[in-house]
Amino acid sequence: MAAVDLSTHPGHLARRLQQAHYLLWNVMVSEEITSPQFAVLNTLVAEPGLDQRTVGERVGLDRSTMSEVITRLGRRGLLDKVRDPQDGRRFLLRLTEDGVRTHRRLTVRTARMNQVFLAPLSEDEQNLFFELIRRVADAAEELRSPAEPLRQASDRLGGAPAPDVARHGGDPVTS
Amino acid sequence: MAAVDLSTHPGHLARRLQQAHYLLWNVMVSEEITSPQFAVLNTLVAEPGLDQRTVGERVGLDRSTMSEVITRLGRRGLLDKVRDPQDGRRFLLRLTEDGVRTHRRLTVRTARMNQVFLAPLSEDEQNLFFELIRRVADAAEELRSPAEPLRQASDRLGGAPAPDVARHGGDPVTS
DNA sequence: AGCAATTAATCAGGGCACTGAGTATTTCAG
DNA sequence: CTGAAATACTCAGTGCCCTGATTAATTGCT
Repeated sequence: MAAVDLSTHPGHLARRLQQAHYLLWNVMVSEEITSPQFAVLNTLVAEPGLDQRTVGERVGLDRSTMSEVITRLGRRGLLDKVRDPQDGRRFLLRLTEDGVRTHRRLTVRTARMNQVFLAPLSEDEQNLFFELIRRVADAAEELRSPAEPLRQASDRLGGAPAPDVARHGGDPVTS
Repeated sequence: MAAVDLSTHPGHLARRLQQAHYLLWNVMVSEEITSPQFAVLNTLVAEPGLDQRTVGERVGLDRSTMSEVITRLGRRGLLDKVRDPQDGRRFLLRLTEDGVRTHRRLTVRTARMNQVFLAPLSEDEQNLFFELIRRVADAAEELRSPAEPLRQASDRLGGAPAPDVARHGGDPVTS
């Protein structure tokens, strides 16, 4: 009893949406290059010579994942990674010829895929779809790295949750 | 040049939305139990004794992931897994006392989290948000497992993509 | 009854995503 | 100028997510 309707849970919907996208991407765009990898290529087409951290910031990939993705793209010969002579901590990234070519080809396919993916929505609904998701994602992002880092996120959100695997014995239900 | 605006790419938005959700979940709901794990608990509260495959179908987890998730939940003592006496291929799943308690506790926290997560949208917008995502996800799901499995997905979608890591030399850009 | 096809679950392998720890380099304070 | 703090990146560990292959059990066909 007391089960919940997951179709009103944004997290569950977000996961399902991403799964659906993943599948369609594999069929219609590429089985080799993933969507996050394409995002990295796309950023470096616009701004060659960025360092890893900045690219990660642009596309929403954390430092660790970024590191892996860069390794994979480098292994495929799609980008070069050279140490910044000005700052030996950074690696500067730049697409190879193949990287640029691959980006161009995938851009076309991605556009086709997006059309199929969004086909169930009218043009107006598509714009609404973008806007609503963007607003929710941006707001949550805000919670994490506030413009004025005065209080911690946990302050605003009511503190970290207590451990939730019930210890046998005590631990009366909270609500 | 020719870089694309990712903020109109549903896949990119879906990924960012899920990341945002992941973060908030960790802060506001649980660091131990993940959102997919909660989905499994929730399904088993409603329908105890289901087998793995069916639960996976209900919550949108494939067989492999399901297997892992069940192992983790079992390790935590939140569910029991017994062979179906009627059909020795199946494992029947059932929450333990702790499993039920944990589900109840997380239900409350999840509701709070969803409120915070969706706070940037008005009530009407929230419903629209659900509906639009659901329609897109359902439609994509349809493409994968059509009601009448007469044609393959690749027929309807224009065929699998050619390999896309450019071989040096040939391979003129498609468009 | 007996064997092929189907089905449930697992395993191997690749990729995304996060945290926390560790290394190298740069910056900054005294 | 020197040592502490900050920064860029990597690594280890956990979990989700998918595909293709494998194993065990059942079903169905002849």
